[in-house]
Amino acid sequence: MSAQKKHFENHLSYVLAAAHRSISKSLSDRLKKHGIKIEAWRVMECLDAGDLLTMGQLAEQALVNPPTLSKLVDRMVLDGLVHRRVADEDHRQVNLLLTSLGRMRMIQIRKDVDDEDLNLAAMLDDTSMEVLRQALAKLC
Amino acid sequence: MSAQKKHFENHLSYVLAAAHRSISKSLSDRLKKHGIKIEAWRVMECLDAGDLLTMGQLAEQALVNPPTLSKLVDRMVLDGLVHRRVADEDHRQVNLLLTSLGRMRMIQIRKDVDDEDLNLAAMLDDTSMEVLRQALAKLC
DNA sequence: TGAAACTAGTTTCCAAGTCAAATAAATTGA
DNA sequence: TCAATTTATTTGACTTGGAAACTAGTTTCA
Repeated sequence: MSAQKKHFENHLSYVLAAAHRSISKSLSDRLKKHGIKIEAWRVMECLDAGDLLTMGQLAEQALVNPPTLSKLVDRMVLDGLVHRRVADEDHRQVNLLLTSLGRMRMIQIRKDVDDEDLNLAAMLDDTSMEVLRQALAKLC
Repeated sequence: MSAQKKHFENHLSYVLAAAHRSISKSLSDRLKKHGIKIEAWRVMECLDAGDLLTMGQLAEQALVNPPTLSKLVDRMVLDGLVHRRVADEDHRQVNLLLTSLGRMRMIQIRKDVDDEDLNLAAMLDDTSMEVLRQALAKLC
């Protein structure tokens, strides 16, 4: 028998990539009916959280690189979900704002994301879920 | 104070995406000096594990979509790391094989990946690491 | 002051990824 | 037996994402 154990299966980076792939596939499938990407939803949630955010802060929180965010925001502006405003204090900065349409859409989408998350939670017991959350947070 | 808690920070999909982003960034930075991507390394490890694999099996194990794998393999063939062979039993299938250059390069790269993984492991205690691994595996 | 250095955001350009269709081999069953 | 169907992989058109260059506004400090 020639098969040896795959070396990489022990690596955290591998199991993490596998879980991320599987989970973000099922989530993005679910968001397809809203015609939106996970990243766009995260942008909207960030904006809704209350603070006035610059593109840079938003890129960091929504987990996208600045050029990608710029292009994503172009599309979102076109769709009427958000709008740009040059910041008062520093005119290099741009603040992004959620439109009321954007807020409405976000709330609808949120239902599906919450639901998807419940499915995931059901796959684990509460304590491993908590350990998982904490461990992932530490790794960032 | 206008700031409310960001809604998505509680979502598993978010913490998972954040951890994945951070970890795969540091790993791919480290692999830059080898001029290789994480996926290509995973392909080589799969091949080295011993079984004769088809493109389909490989795509699944290395966590890439079939068309992406096809193109990645084109480049790897060009670089002399692997070669294709039509499968004996079923001529639709293609078996991918590691060249000796590929095997050599893989072993060098593996050192860096192992090292990176040790860094990660150092951020967590052994039990949370084990819970993390098991939980991630369950989620796939 | 004001030139040099720095920073935020966008744009450009190219490599890489995706979806759907094409190709080619195997299997089914009338 | 061989046409129809199914399966494995690749291809091609199109889209996306990232590095580096660019633009414009701010800060520094001589």
